[in-house]
Amino acid sequence: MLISEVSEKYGLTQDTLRYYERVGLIPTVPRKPNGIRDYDDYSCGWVEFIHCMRNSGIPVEVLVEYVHLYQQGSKTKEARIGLLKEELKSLDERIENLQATRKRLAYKIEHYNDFDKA
Amino acid sequence: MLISEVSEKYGLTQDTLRYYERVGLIPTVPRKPNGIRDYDDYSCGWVEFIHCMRNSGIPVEVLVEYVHLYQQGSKTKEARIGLLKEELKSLDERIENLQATRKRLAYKIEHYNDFDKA
DNA sequence: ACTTGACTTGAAGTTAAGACAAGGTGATAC
DNA sequence: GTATCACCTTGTCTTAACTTCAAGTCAAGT
Repeated sequence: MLISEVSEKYGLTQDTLRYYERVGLIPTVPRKPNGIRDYDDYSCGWVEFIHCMRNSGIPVEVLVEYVHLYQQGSKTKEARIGLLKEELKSLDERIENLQATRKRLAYKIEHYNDFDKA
Repeated sequence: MLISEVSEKYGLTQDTLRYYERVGLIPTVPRKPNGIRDYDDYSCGWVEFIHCMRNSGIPVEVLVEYVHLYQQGSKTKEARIGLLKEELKSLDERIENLQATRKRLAYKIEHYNDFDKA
């Protein structure tokens, strides 16, 4: 699969895909003899996963670390799970935070005439 | 109230408070005769509100616009409500997105042994 | 009088996460 | 056989949202 197709498929620009690979967010993508990227299912799986995680705001740095651990093999499994659990926790916090703000905002809209103030 | 106290109270650095005022995220804070900021309840209210909104990721630019409208007086009320509704909507979207990712992440952790793949 | 510490302003620096540009290669289209 | 693509790499630029810096003022303590 060409980079243009992967770009299309996941809604990431080609630049972003190359960037992800460069910084180690995605394991090296296989090349054709002439050096052109040829994404296989494995690479696409990574793209899809990373895309999702990035979308939810997990920092590049953290994901780079995850990929790095992954590449060390099965001995890092616990570390990887630990990392994911951390992120899950911080995701939960963010969700709660957003929900609180959401509530406040909805209330403010609802009662906008009552105050003239923040 | 001094900037140091406001900083303490809301957990924003003094620099951030000055920055917020400079870019118009908060209406101008009153000064003592010697030029030192003297936050009153009105200013504090804004700080608190803006802090909360920023925390939830609403862009500075949008909030600046809101404050700007606010300062035009009551004729902009509808516009302000509209703006808030927009943000509420985008907040909802983000929350849903995060919840989906949260679910995926939780599942991945739960079944980590089943895959060796993303 | 002098240092200390909190404050002021305006400008320049930082960081994360890409976006963009320049220059180059190789396969296909005419 | 040359023009045009789609791709490559390397390196610089951009944007948001602060943060830090430089240079100075002012009030209080010793």
